[in-house]
Amino acid sequence: MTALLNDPNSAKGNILRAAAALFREKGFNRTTVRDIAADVGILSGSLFHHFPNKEAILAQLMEELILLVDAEMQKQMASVDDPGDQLTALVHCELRAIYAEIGTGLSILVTEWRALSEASQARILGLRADYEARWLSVLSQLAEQGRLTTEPFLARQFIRGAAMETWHWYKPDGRWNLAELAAQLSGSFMTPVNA
Amino acid sequence: MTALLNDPNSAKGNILRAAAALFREKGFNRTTVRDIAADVGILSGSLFHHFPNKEAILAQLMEELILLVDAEMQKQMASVDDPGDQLTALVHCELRAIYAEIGTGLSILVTEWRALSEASQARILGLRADYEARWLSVLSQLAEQGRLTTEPFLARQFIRGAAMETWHWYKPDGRWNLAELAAQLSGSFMTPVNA
Amino acid sequence: MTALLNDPNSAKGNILRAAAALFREKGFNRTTVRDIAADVGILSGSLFHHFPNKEAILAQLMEELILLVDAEMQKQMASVDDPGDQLTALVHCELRAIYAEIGTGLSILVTEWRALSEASQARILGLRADYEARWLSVLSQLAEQGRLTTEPFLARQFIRGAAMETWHWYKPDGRWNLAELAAQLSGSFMTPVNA
Amino acid sequence: MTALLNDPNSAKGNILRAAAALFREKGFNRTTVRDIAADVGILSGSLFHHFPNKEAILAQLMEELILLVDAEMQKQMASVDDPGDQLTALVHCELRAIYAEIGTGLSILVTEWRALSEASQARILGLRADYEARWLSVLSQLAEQGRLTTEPFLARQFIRGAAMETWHWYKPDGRWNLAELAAQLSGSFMTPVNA
DNA sequence: TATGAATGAGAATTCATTCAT
DNA sequence: TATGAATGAATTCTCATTCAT
Repeated sequence: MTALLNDPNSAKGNILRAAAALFREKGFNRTTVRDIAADVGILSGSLFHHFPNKEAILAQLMEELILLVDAEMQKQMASVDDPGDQLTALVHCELRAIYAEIGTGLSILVTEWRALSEASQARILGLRADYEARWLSVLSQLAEQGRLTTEPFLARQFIRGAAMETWHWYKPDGRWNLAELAAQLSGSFMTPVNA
Repeated sequence: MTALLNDPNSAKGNILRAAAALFREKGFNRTTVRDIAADVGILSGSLFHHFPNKEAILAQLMEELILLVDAEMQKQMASVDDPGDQLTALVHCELRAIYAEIGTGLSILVTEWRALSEASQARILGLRADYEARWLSVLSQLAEQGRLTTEPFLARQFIRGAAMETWHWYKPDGRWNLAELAAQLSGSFMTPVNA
Repeated sequence: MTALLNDPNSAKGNILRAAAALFREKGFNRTTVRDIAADVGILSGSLFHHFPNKEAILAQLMEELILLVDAEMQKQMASVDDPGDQLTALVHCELRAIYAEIGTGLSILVTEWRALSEASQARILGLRADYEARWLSVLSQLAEQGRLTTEPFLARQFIRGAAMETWHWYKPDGRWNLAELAAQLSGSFMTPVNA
Repeated sequence: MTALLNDPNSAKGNILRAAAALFREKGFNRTTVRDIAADVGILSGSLFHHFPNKEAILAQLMEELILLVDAEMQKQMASVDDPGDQLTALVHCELRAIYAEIGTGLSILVTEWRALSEASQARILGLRADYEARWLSVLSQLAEQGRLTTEPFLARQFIRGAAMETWHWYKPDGRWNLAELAAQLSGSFMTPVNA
C-alpha cells in the first residue's frame, strides 16, 4: 500500500505521480483533474474510480511522501554515529525529499497544506510524529553535548522552515549543491567544533 | 499611496485590510471577491471600481506591506549600533510583520506568492531589493567580524524561511513571545560571544 | 416574500414558475438547471445568484405553494357554514391546487418530496401544520355530528392520498370536472344525508 | 419467470430484491447500480450480464410485483363471499403488498413510475388490467346493491390513492395494524350496513 | 461610486454502460 | 459469469468580471 507511489504498474501510482508533478508545478488549485487525467492518459471521470475526490489524491500523496522520506531518513541515520553528522544527514535527506530526489517533492507538503481538508490535515499530522521524533532525538543529543545554541524544539522548527523555504529561491544547478546546502544549514545551528 | 493600508477612511484601505485578513485565513484562491466585499460592506461588483481585478488587490497589498515593513525596519535599526543587536532587531521586525503587528501579515507574501501574475511578481521583487539589501548589509558586517558561521546570503534565506514558517507552528500566547523567538532565531546564526 | 411565486417582475418569481412547470412535467431529477435557466431566459450560472442550489428552488417552491393554498383555503371556507359543504370546499381547493388552478401545482409536493434534503423536509412539514389543522377541524365537526364513518385523522390521510393520486389518472377534460370530482371524493366519506 | 423475485438462489432474484429495497428507500434515481451490486455482493459491471440496463431492473420488478399481488388477491378473494368483505380483503391485500408483506413493496409502482420508459409503462399497464378488473367487479357489485356511495371507477382510484399514500404517514407499529387500516379504508366507501 | 443581475468559461463530480481479461 | 478499469456525456455548481441603472 505504501509503495503505490513507486509502483509503475498501478493505476493509482500513475495518478499519484502525475498529480505530484502538476501540484508542484502549478499548485493544487490551478491543477485540474483533467490535467492529471490527461497526464496519466485516461479521462477525467476515470480518476474517480480510484480516488473519491481531488483532495484525496493530494492527501494520499502527502501521506506516502512522509512515509517514504521517513524510511529513507532511518536508513541514512544508520550509517553515521556522531550527532552532528546525523543532523547533517537529516537535513540533507529533507532537502533531497523537497527536491524530489526522494519521492516526488516534499515541498508540496508545505505549499499545498491549506488545500487539505481539516480531517486530512489531522491524519497527516499524526503520521508526521515519528518523523519529527527522529529530529528531536538528534537535536537533544547535540544540546546535551553543548553543541547546539538553540532550544532543540525551536531548532527543529527553524531548520524545517529554512529547508522548506529554500524551494522559493534555491536553484539546484547554482552555486551550492544539495550536500553543501545541507552542511551550511546544519552548520548554522551547531557550535563550531574548535570553539 | 503608500498609506492606503493604514487609512481607515479610504475605500481602498478598507478593501486591502479585509482582503489581507481573508487571504491570511483562507488563502487567495479560496477567498472570493464576494467574501472581501461582504467584509467591507459593499457588493462584489463595487470592488471593481477600486481594483481592476482580484489579483491587483493582492499585488497592491504585498507592495504596501513591503514598504511598510521596510520603513519600520529602518526606524528600528537606527536605535541600535551593534550588528548582532541589529540582526535581532531585523528578525524581531520581520516576525512582528508576519504576525500583523506591522501591516496585516507579511506571511501572505510567501504563502500567496504563486497567485500573483508574473508581472506583479517581478514588480514586487524589485521593491524587495531595498529591504533585502538592509539584511545583507548587517549580515555581512557580522561575517566580517567572524560572528557568523554561515555564508551571509544563505543566512538571510535560512532566517527568512525559518521566520515565515513559524506561521505554521508558533502560538503567540505560548512558551515564547515574539522578542524571545527573535532572539533565539538570530542567536542561532551567531557565534556565541565568549567563544 | 411569500408572493414571489406570483410576482411576474421578480427574477426569483420567474425562476420559481419555470421550475414548477418543469418539475411537474419531468420531475426534479430529470430537470436540469440549464432547462430552468433556458426557460427563464438566463444562463444556468445565473440561477445561483438567486438560489444557493437546485434543491433550494424546489424547497422554496413547495413552501410558497403551501402558504398560497392555505390562504385560498381560508378564503373559501369563509363563505360556507355547513361542515359538509366545508369539506367539499376543502377538497375542491386541494384539487384545484394540485391542478395548478391555485399556484403552480401542488402535486409536486408529493411526487418530488424525496428530492428534498431532510432539513427542507422538516421545515416544510412545519409549515403544513396550519394547513392540516384546518382539515382536522372540519372533519372533527363532521364526526361529532355522526356524519363521518371514518376516524377523522385517517379520513384526512385517505382524502389527501386519493386527491394527490388523482394526478396519475385524472384528465381535467374528461368525464368529471374538478368540482364533480371534489363532490364525489368528499361524498365518499360522509354518511348520506337522508340515511 | 414469475418466481424470480422469490427465488433465493437465482442471481436475478437477488438483484431484484436488493433493487426493490433500495428503490423503496432512496428512489430509482438516487439508487446507483453500484449500490445494488454492492448489496448483492457483486460488482456493478456484473449486473449487466443479467439485465440490459438499470431501467430493466425496475421494469421487471414492477412486472413481477403485479403478478405476485394479483395471485395473492385471487387467493384471498376465494375465501370470502360478501362483496363488502371482498372489498376489505382487496384493500388488505393491497396494503400488505405496499408494506412488503407480499413481494417487496408495491409502492414502488407509483413512486417510481416516471422512471420507466414509455415502452415499459405501456407493458406494465397491460399487466395491471387483470388486477384492476378484479377491483371493478367487486365495486360494481357493491354499487348494484346500493352499498357504495361513489361511482365504482372513482372509488377504485380513490382507494388506490389513499392506500398508496399511506406510505407517507402510516407506521405499521402504531395505532392501527394493517387489518384495521384496511377495514377503515374499505369502510369509508361503503354505506353503513344498518343504514 | 454603488448596485445587483447576469455572464460564461470552467470546475469537480456522477454514473450507467462497455469490454478485455 | 464475474471482474474492474475505463468511458464520456451530462450535471451541478463556482466565481471573477461586466455593465446598465
